[in-house]
Order: sequence, then structure tokens, then C-alpha cells
Amino acid sequence: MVDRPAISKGEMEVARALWQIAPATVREVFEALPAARSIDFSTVQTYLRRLEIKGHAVSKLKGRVRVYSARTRERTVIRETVNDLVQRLFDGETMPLVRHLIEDRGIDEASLAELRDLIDRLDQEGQK
Amino acid sequence: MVDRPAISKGEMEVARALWQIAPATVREVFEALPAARSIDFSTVQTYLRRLEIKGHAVSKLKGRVRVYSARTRERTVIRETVNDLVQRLFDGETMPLVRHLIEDRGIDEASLAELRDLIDRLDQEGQK
DNA sequence: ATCACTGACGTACACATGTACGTGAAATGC
DNA sequence: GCATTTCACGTACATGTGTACGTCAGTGAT
Repeated sequence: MVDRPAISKGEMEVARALWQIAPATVREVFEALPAARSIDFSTVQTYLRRLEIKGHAVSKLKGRVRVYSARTRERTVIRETVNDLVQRLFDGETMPLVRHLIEDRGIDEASLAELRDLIDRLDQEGQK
Repeated sequence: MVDRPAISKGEMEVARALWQIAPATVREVFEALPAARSIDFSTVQTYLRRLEIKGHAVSKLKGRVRVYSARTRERTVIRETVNDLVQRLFDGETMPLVRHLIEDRGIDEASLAELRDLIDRLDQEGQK
């Protein structure tokens, strides 16, 4: 638990792109962002800089360009972000959110089947 | 979809207290907050004021004190907040988050059973 | 060599957010 | 009826966040 500063919404978009393709230059990250996302190159640069300051990325100059790598794993950040949400919205209880996702957002047949398998598997483990 | 400004983390704490006990005065909300949360009375006042500006609450002077009520339902705000998270972290896909919650955070026996029921129920509905 | 391009880096700037203080008026304890 | 408490309300202020511009220095094309 190094407790790095939280990643903001904007930074998160960039961080996700970085996780996908790191190590990568600013331009590569910029181009990896969803096309729909209209954002300036220098804005991406700023986000990467801030991610580094926050300890979520590292960079190194390779010749004339700066190459960024992730320093925290996506899984970790997701965990922390979700934990935070669950804490703030559901007093730390997991189930209410699971319920909300399944009932309120709805899931399709395939997912339902997958979920069933998942439960079976956990049940097995629980038995042992 | 009136698209009100998003509720910030701090505001959310207060909003949740308000949902619980509204209509309520600032002091009542203040006292309804988790004891662990050390926060000034006037800070709560500010949050309530901002919630009203953002359209999530309404207030009315009752004599000398201002009484706040929620204007958006908790369910709605939860939905929007979760939608936003799912969008930003999982490209709008529900299942990855469900998986994360179940696998990564872990759920107990009872919840597992509840989940099974939930799935059965949805399966039934799907059949029809 | 020169021009257009690209990138790093510093800087900016408005708006959001967390947090709270000060002032003045009303209510309450004694 | 005076001191104390309690509020509403205006205001503040540091920090975070979204977004981007300007400058200067390499780089590649002509």
C-alpha cells in the first residue's frame, strides 16, 4: 500500500492506453486513444507527466523522445478505484453493487452462463 | 436525462446521509455522518449548498433553519456513477466488473447463494 | 542550408473540490 | 436581560483537474 495519489478521470484514459501499449512514446499513447476522444497531443503529454509525478508511470528519454512505462499495474489501480467506489457508495459491501450491475444494468445470456460457471467454481472451492 | 453536474466524493458522503434522513437540517445531516468522519459543520453546509446548486437537493427555510431534501433519487445517482465507472474502466462492459467484484474482492457463502437465486430468476425471465 | 515538422518542457488558466472561517442575527440558559 | 450557542450566508484559499499554448531544439525533406 504505497498509497499513491488517485488517478483522475482524464489521467485514467491515458493510463489505460499506456497499460495496453507500454512502453510507449507520447505520440503512441496519443494515437492509441479512442478516435472519438478529441484531445490535444499536449494534453496527453500533461497527463503522462502527471501520472509520473503521481508515481503511476516512469519515463526515460530515448534519444530525443520520452518513453513512458506503467509503474502500477492496471489490476491494482482497478482494485483501488473499485474499492473506493464500493466504500463510498455501498459502505464497503460488495453485493449491493453486484446486484445493481446485474439487475439494473442487465446482462445477456452468455454472461449469465459465465456467471453461473463462476459461481459453481467458487462453490466448489468453498466446499473443500 | 437532465444531466446534472456530477457529485464529487465529498458531496457524495453528505448526499448519502441526506438520502437516509431527508428532509433534514444541516445539523441533522452533520450528525448522521459516520462518526469516524471528522468534518466541520460548515463544510457539510457547503456541500449541501453545492448539492443544491447542482440540482441534487432542494432546501427551504423553516423558520430560522434551512431544511434540505433530496431532489435526485439515490438509485439514479448510483446508476450514473456506476455507469461512469464502467465506462471509464471497462469500456462500458458490465461483466468485467462483475468478475472483478466476485473474484478479486471475494464474496461469502450467503452472497453466493443469493447470487445463484438471482441468476435463476433472470434465467426464468429469459426463457419466457 | 533552409523550411516544415515534431517533441520536450515550462507555463497558463478557468473551473472544481475539500475544507473552513468570520459576521451578524436569532434562540436559549440562567 | 446578558452571555452563550446556533445558524445562515458570504467568502476564502490551497490544491486538483481538464485543457492547451508557446518556445526552443533536433530531424527529415528539398
